[in-house]
Amino acid sequence: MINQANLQENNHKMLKVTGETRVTNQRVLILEVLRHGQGHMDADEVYRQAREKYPRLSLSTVYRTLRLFKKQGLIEELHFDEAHHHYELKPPSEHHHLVCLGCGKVIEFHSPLARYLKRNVAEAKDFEIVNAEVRGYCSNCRQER
Amino acid sequence: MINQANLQENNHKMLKVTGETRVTNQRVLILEVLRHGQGHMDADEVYRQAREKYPRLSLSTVYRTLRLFKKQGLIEELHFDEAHHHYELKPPSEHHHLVCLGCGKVIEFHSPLARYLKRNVAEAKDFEIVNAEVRGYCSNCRQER
DNA sequence: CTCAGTGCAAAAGCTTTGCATAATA
DNA sequence: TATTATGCAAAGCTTTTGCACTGAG
Repeated sequence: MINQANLQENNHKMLKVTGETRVTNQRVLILEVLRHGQGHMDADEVYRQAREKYPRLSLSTVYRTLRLFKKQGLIEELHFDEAHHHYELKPPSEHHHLVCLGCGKVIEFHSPLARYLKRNVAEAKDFEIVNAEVRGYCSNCRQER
Repeated sequence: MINQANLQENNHKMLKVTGETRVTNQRVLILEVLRHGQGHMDADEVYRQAREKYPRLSLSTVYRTLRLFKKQGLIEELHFDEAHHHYELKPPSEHHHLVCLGCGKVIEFHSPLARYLKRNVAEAKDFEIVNAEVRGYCSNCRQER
């Protein structure tokens, strides 16, 4: 049972928690747009959707807010085939592993790798990615060689 | 024993082979700059280096040539943290595997994944990546579930 | 000789910034 | 009330395009 007031309340909390910055209507709105979006929206898409609810919003505010959210770790800035940036709310966690072929050490890392592959690799487009294991040599093992 | 004439000759061949387009001094020069570069150069870097040898070169020609090379598969266009494109000569082959957890099918794919990870993942920066195995479900297996 | 390629300048994106005004804490 | 954030307009960058000229084939 999600209603508008709850959403606003939620967004307000997310913003409040994140830093010492102010919670403005614009920021709440932009966060809401990002939450409802299907991921990878560019600044202009956010702008246009947000303007439907608040036409006075300016594009500069969208850019400034996206930069802020990124700095706060609220969103990811992704770089695919296009020249301009795309943003989406960070997924709960997509993590993969680096496995050292020398000592077997496993390093967990977080990255929107699935999205990258689906965007950039034809063969991965119709593949439901679960996780990835990247193999190689850690710095220790490289030094010993 | 590499000399200038040989390089020019080589570049000429690479260009000649690639298509039905003309081999101009500018294209040979830009290819040479890309070959000598340390990878991931942006258009302006290519422009500045190429101008040292041929000051009349225009930036538009660089952009047009990079687009041509990309279309011909001679270079990769990469997208990292910056807003503008980067180009580099394609490596002989960096390939990885998609492994289906359902049927075990292995699909080889090519991607500058190592570079992507080194750029975007802190944990991978000091890791010498050999290959990656991406696991998930192929379209067949997804349909059967 | 022909037509693809080039240089130049102008335009077209996308993104950032300066400054006065508005709104949060 | 004291700043921070916003809106607007202008500027900044990177990239693309129109057009007349040049040069490869």
